[in-house]
Amino acid sequence: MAALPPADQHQLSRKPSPLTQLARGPSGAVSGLKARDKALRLHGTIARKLGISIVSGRLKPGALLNNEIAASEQLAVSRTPYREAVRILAAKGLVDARPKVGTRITAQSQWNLLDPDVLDWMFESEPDLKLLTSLFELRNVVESAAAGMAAQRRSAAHLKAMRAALDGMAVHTLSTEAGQQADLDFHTALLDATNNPFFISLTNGVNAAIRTTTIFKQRTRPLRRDAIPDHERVFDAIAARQAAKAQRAMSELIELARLDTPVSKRPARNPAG
Amino acid sequence: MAALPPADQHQLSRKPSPLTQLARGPSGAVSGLKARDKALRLHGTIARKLGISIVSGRLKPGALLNNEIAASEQLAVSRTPYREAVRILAAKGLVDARPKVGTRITAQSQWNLLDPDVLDWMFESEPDLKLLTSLFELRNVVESAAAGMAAQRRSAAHLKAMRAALDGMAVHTLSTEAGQQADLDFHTALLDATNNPFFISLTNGVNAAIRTTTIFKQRTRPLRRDAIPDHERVFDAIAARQAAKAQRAMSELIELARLDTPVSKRPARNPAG
DNA sequence: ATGGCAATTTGTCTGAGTAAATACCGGAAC
DNA sequence: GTTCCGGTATTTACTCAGACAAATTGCCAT
Repeated sequence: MAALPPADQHQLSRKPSPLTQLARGPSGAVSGLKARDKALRLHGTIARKLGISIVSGRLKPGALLNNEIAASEQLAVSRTPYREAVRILAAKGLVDARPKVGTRITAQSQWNLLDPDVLDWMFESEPDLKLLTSLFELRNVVESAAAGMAAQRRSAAHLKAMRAALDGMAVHTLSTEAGQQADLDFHTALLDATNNPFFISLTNGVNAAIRTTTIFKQRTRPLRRDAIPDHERVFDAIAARQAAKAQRAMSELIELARLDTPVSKRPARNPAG
Repeated sequence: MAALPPADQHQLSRKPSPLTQLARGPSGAVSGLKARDKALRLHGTIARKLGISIVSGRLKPGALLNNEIAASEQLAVSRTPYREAVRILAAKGLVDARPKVGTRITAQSQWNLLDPDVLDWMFESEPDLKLLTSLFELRNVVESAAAGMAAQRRSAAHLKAMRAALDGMAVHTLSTEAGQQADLDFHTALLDATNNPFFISLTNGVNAAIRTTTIFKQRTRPLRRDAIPDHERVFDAIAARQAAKAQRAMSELIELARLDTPVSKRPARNPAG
């Protein structure tokens, strides 16, 4: 009777051991690119697991999680790490825990969608096209403006860092990890030049998230287009302190990046049949 | 000896009681506007306390917190809520906890500056002018773009909601709580019209934070300028589906709001004389 | 240099007890 | 009879306490 929690069937086995095995993600092989790789503990693992269930829609807003005792023993962990996981989710606005009522999944409008972890979780389960489009839309607005600001405020040091990053991209190409890092360095240096910590904070998370999809992109098919010239145009405008031109160039760069991003294979979540 | 943590001298008294008294913020009188008023527990109280210390600069990036046992008994609480507080801070990127090394305050570039709680904490301790300017800069970029998008995508329902909010502003004026709420409703409806969840998530938090400073503004001096006409201009442009005009109008609105925002009393250190 | 060992710190477990918030129920007032 | 009020019961998250495990650093001996 009663609340009928969404009840992740999961639960693994009951034995006192199995928790560790699901723990540290794709440990052995694949990963190694994500800077966010710091060997999650139990609480982090659980938060991630629940977080993905929530942002992917498997657990719906308004629904109640099982109570602490039930939920934690379903996951075969003690209450301590489970509670800490809930704290993490609550800190990101995904759930709301209160005595007597339980832990409820909040409305999407409450979520901190720009939190790096939340973004990461969204892209974990093949985000639909609509969401990706929305994210690129934001990125276009913010980072174009950032380019304009950078053109006005950049120092010689900023310029030098961007030049170095561009050279790195040229040398390694975007299909290598080093090349991707150089690309990220370029954007970081640009953001740095805006001298606005909010822009930096915002774009950091967004770019990291998009980068993970870029990895998929590189795996599935080669880049249709060489990104270097677009970056060079942005650089030139910033070097020349031409704000409007820098803004336009960045906008084009991002639009092209969006077009090169693969459409999600699974737009929604239900059809499957 | 050894690491010499920054060691909040604080500690309150040692007795087993004092924790509750510092708990629920300015409970009695002043507050009552903030929707985020849900009676913090111990972990939330501690997270807030530490969070403010961090974002205000009293605890500096790179510094180590005391270890769990010492820190928790300094605060006169058990390890459980202290650990949960650290989890909250870690979820927002403010600290990084790892075995054997301790809990370290991360570099500012790692912080989720746009997290509503973090913003709230920043404005708790008289943010300096530079920060406020940066935040308005971001808001201008984002919300102007949002206005442009809204002009293209708004439905009749969106328009109706915005109209109602504007009427509410006119009736109650911005010096009342109802008027402030109507103002917020206007922006919320506009954001809703963009149909972009990221814009909504981002601006929600930012506006809420700025609103708290607006309260101060209203207390210290009357509005220098009537905000209604500015809002009307935005509304008209959106109603007419004129994106560029809506964007410009919103940009002006925000710029004027910025000018009406009081300069922090304590920008850095200098006297008022 | 390299390997293992020890120390420190966070992480996890257990079980008990507290506090908050809802739902329920009985009684009083209308 | 109905409605409203206040207390009580129950459910749930929250806090406490203390022990043990795991991880990582740095030292030390080889």
